[in-house]
Formats: sequence, C-alpha cells, structure tokens
Amino acid sequence: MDYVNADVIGIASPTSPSVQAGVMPSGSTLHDVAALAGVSPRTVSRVVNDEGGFGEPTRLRVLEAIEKVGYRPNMLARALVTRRTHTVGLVVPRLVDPFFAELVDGVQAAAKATGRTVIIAKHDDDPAEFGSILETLSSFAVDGAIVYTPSGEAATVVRHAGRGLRTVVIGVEVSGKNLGSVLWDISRGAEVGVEHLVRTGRTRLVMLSNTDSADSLLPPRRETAFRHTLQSAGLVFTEARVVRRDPSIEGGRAAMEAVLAAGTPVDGVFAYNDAMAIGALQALALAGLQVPHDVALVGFNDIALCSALVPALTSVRLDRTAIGREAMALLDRMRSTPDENAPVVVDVELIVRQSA
Amino acid sequence: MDYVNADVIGIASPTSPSVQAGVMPSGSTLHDVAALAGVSPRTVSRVVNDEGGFGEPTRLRVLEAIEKVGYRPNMLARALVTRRTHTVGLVVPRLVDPFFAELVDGVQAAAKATGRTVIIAKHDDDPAEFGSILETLSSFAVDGAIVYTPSGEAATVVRHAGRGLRTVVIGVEVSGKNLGSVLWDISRGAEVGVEHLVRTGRTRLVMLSNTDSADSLLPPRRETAFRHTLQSAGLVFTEARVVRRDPSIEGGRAAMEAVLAAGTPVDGVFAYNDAMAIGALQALALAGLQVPHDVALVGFNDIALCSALVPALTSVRLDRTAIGREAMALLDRMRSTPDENAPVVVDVELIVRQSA
DNA sequence: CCCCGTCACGTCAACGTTGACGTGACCATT
DNA sequence: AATGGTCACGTCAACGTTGACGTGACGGGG
Repeated sequence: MDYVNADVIGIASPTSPSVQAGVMPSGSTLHDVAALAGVSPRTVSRVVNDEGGFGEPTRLRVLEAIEKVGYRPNMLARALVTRRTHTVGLVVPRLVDPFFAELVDGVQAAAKATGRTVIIAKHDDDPAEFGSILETLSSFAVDGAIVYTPSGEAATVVRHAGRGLRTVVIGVEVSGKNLGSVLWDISRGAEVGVEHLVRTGRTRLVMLSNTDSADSLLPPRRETAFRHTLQSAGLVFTEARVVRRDPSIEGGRAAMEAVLAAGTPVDGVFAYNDAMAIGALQALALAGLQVPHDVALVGFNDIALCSALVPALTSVRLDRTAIGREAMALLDRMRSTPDENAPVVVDVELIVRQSA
Repeated sequence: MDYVNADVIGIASPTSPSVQAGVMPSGSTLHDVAALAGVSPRTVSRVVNDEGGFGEPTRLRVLEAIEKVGYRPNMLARALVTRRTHTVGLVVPRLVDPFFAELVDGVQAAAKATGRTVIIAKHDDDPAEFGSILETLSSFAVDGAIVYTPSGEAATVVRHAGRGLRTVVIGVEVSGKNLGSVLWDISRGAEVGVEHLVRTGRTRLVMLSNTDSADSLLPPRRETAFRHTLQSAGLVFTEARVVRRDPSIEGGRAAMEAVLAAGTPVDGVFAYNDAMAIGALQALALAGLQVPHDVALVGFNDIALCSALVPALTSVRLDRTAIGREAMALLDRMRSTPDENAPVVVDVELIVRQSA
C-alpha cells in the first residue's frame, strides 16, 4: 500500500518559478483541418477514425494539418451522432471509505483498459440524491452505469433501466432489461473466515457485527454463517457471542470493549468488516491482550490498510479490481444482449496474515 | 469518520427477491413532446429551460407531455450548441490514498452545490497517462479541470490551458491564461506543528521526512521549517535528526525504527504526513514507548483516519473540502476573467488530539 | 382609425460529427 | 472498346438542442 502524498509547493517563492502560458488558437474543427489540408471534412474524419478510404499522401497532409491547428475531436458532436459516449457512470455512497475508494480504483482500471472515461458520483445514502444522479447520467447518455445503491433503492435503478439506462448493480441481485448484477458470496466468505479460526484451534469465538444486521430486511449472512460454522464445529453458540455496533473503527472498538467488559471468554474474533477489526485491534491492545497470541482476529473485505497494520490483519478478500472488471465486462455484454444476463459472482478468498 | 460498509446481498436466495423491470419507450426528444403537446419544439425548449415567452396553458400541456413521454434533455446536444457542459474534470494521482479520496469528496460537494457533474480520472504519476487524460477532458469540453499533476508536469497543464482548457492546479503555483492555483502554506503548517512540540516541552525532536525531499527540484519546505523552528527555539539541529523514507505507513515505521536503532535521543516526532506518523506510532508501540508520554507525535494533512487512531493523532489540518470549494469558485471566476487570477491560499491549522 | 409595442409563439440555421450514398478516375477483364 | 469493379474521395442530411429572428394577434394611446 502506498499512502503517499507527493510534496506540494506551497506559497510561491523565488525558488519556485511559476509557469507562464503562451497563447494559441483554440477549438479547431474538422472544417479547419479540411481547409488547410485541401480535402473535405469527411475525409479528415476518415483519417481521424482510421476508417480507410483515403490515400497515403492525403493521410499525411491531413495529419500534418491536424498537428498544425491542434485539432481534437469533439466528443459531444461525435456522441450525438454515434450514440456512444465511451463513458460510464459510477455511483457509490462515499469515497472516503477505503472499500469504495478501491472499488472506484478497480472500475477506473477496467475503464482505462477498454478506453473509457468514468464519471463518478456519490449519493451519501440519500435516495433523492441517488435519483437525481441517475437522471444526470441518463442525460449525459453514458454507455452504462455501475451502481452501488442506497439500501432499498434497487427499484429506482430498475425504473431508470426501463427507460434505457444500462446498469450493473453491485452487491444486489436485480434482473430485467438493461440490468445486470455483480455479486460475491458473503456467506461463503464468512464461513471461510470463521473456519480458519476454528481450524487454528480457537474455541471461544466472538463476532463483532453491524447494528443494521439486526433490523435489516436482508438476511444477516455473516451472522448466520458464523452460527452455522460454530455449530458444525461442535462449538456452542450463544447470543452473547454476537455484539453489534456501528461498522466503523469506533464501533469495532466499542464492541470489543463491551465483550471484554462483559467477561465473555474469547480467543478468536470475527469482525463484520475491516474497520471493526481495526477497532477491535485497538481495544485488545489497550486491554493488554496480544494478537494473535491471546486473541486471533479476522476481518472482512481486505482493504489495503490491512497489510500495513501491526499485526497485519487476516481478512476475507473481496477483489474490488475484479468487481470493477466484471462489471465493465458485463456492461459490454449487455450491449448485445440487454436481457437475460445472469449475475456474475466474484470469488472471495481468505488472506492469512499475522492476526489469525 | 465512518468506514462503514453497508451490508450487501450476496448470492440470490428465496428471501432476497430480485427486482424485475418493466418496458418503456426510451429516448424521446423535444420533437416528440412538441408533437404531443401540439406546439413547436422551440416552445418546449423554452418551457424546459424556463425562458419565458409562453402562456400558462401551453406550459401545462407541455409539462404533461414531457411527463407522458418521459422526456429528458439530451445534455450532449445542449452542450454542443451552448458550449457549456456543467461538467468539471478532476485529475488526481490515486484514489486509494485518503488524502486524495477526501479531496475528491470536497470537490464533489462543491460541484453538487453548484449543480455540476464531476469526471474523475487518475494518472498514477504517469506523465503520458496524464497527458492523455487532459486530451480526453478537452474532447469532452469540460467547463474546467481541477488537477493534481504528477511532479514536474505543470508544463503539460500550461500547454493545454493555452489551447482553451480552463484549469485550476492544486498545490503548485501556475499563472497565465485559463490558469489558476489553489495552494496552502506548507511552511507555516510545519512551523505550527513543530512549535507545538516545542511549546509542550519537547526538546529532542526528530523529523520523519520524504525521500523525495532530498533530490526534488522543489525546496523541502517541511524540513526547512523544522530546522528553522528548532533553531529559533534554541534547540540544536543536526542532520541525524531528519530521517527520510518513503512517505507511507511502512516508510514511517522504518524511519522510526531507524531512529530508535541509532539510539538518537527523542521525545518528539514531526512526520512528513499522516501515513508516516501512523507507521511511527506502530514502531513506537513495538518498542514499548508510550505516546504521548515518552514521545509526542505530530502528523501532517489530518486525514480522517487520524481521529480513529489510539492515541488519536495530532496533525496539521489541510481542509480538503475547502480546497475543493475554492478550486470550484476559482474556475467560476475564471470564466469571466481568464487572465490574472491570483492563487488562492487556504488556511492550515493544527488539530491537537492525544498524540502530542 | 392608425401606429406601435408586447406577447406568444414559429422558422431556420448552426453546433461538429458521422452514416448513407454519389461520383469520377483508373485498372483489369472480356 | 465496352464493362465492371475498386479506390479515393465529395455531398448531403441527420443527431437534439438553442440563438437569432420573423410573425400574427392583441391592446392601448394618440
């Protein structure tokens, strides 16, 4: 990981000369190039797009003229007629959350590889804002959208898809025209994480879960997997072994402190996400407990920060790059077959580091 | 801070019904609306843009028709003729770095407030990629660009600005047509940070700096400020008191370990950025030293993570939201006065928490 | 009663590009 | 020498919208 911040020049000083711009004509079009090269705009267009149907001398003259007038194709005009913008919209709740930052990164990488531009928007879990973002994306005629919806807002996506916005939803299964999903198997991930704790000899496990899990409409997959895995290992499960807090660092810290304060015997912790695991790590350290000697700790998501911690955090890896790549590929397939697109499931994988 | 990850539905199950999309016509235009409302497209346009010049009954008929056919204005066509896209490009090196994630967040917030859409691109410090991003932004006719350049690439920005791309550069002073800068006073920030350590009675200070600082063309402002502040406090400065590593968590850890291994007496540490401070925190903990009791620690940038650490990190705050807001405001001003825009300087501020 | 202004529209062209189609030159084949 | 085919272009319209300007109805003031 590289939380690098390149240095930055602050206030100007004699030693940091400021750069001056020259003047230059701007906004030349196919017509300008055509006039200079002595051909028709259509021929210039052919050269620019490498369509063929022009001679080598012409090509050279055109390229020279392009260079001379500094011509750049106007994507807006091009998109207006071709109906393709080579642009995808990416909609997430937040960007400061490393999970989404890395997701964005993955989508970006995939976009670059396929020559596309990404428009990013965040909705802060506000349904109204989310709706308006989808409107905007439609207006900009993006080739597709990759969306992480506010909870319960999948219906909004479906409505827009009906109107023609090709959309891949991340983490929720949807189906219908212009719709696709990229999913991952949370239950399996939780299973693998808990199994690892069991296999390495931990018997008194605790799960730090999300407050939302209790009252969400969705099944609490991690919790269910936690219970099942415990039971099939012949370990006892009691409700006291699941503590729910806000799925943040602070929440994780509070949850772990609650467990210790309650005197619940514990030698292994499975956290809802990495943030909670980091909080737990802090609480354990403050309590003078060694990780992994006294307590083993497994996180979820494998954000980049995990490997930079001391001890480095064992976590269930969710490959954001793969998600981005698959989402982009799915959008591509949807161009030819707008209906009947099965969800794509990306693998989860346990990354074993020092903490468990 | 909220490193929250909302839960995600994994593989579909009977309890998570997948949502189905209906059908609907798509891609209606002003003409369709006009035909339905019995007016000319131009009148519909007037209603949509609320230009006036239409009667109330007409307005109602038009709005009804818009609703009925699900009309959404085509931004591409509109932008083609108005030459305004209400879109800004934002170019950063990376997104997984919290510094930039928060910067993006700030710009996003400012964009939303002024009704704009943000196109994000990252260049990974690759000059070639950076150039191609600027080309793309020009092609999309963005209203402006907010850019964090790869080091030494300010000239590329200047070239594009000459061709008409209005650009605000973050962290580097540039001047000329279509150019502006948003800066902050790094020297002052470093001064304030070090002064705080001195004022709270620390006398054996060490700075963990960036490897680049040594061989960069830019003056090492933090280091210079460190030296000056020490000297004006009557403390001795020796080269051994500056250790340079990669400005990451790992680099910070290595730097701190090097200091301890060398036996340099130390009761206060000033870090190049928060990542290095976090690394130092880890190294100190491993060495059994208490922060702030044995060693006080000050970071730089105040990324969101700082307040979630134990102990919470004292850091020089750089308000990314303000930077985004100022950059956006500057772009606005540049529309009317493309030349002669003085750099905007945002304040730095020391946020005192537990670590110092 | 005429003139002029205002209002509520409509008409037309243009933004920069590409799709569809037309055309003349040139060459090879009959 | 006529025929057909390919090549290298050019012409024209259209994408959906708005700017500039035209127009007829209506109303009010002289």
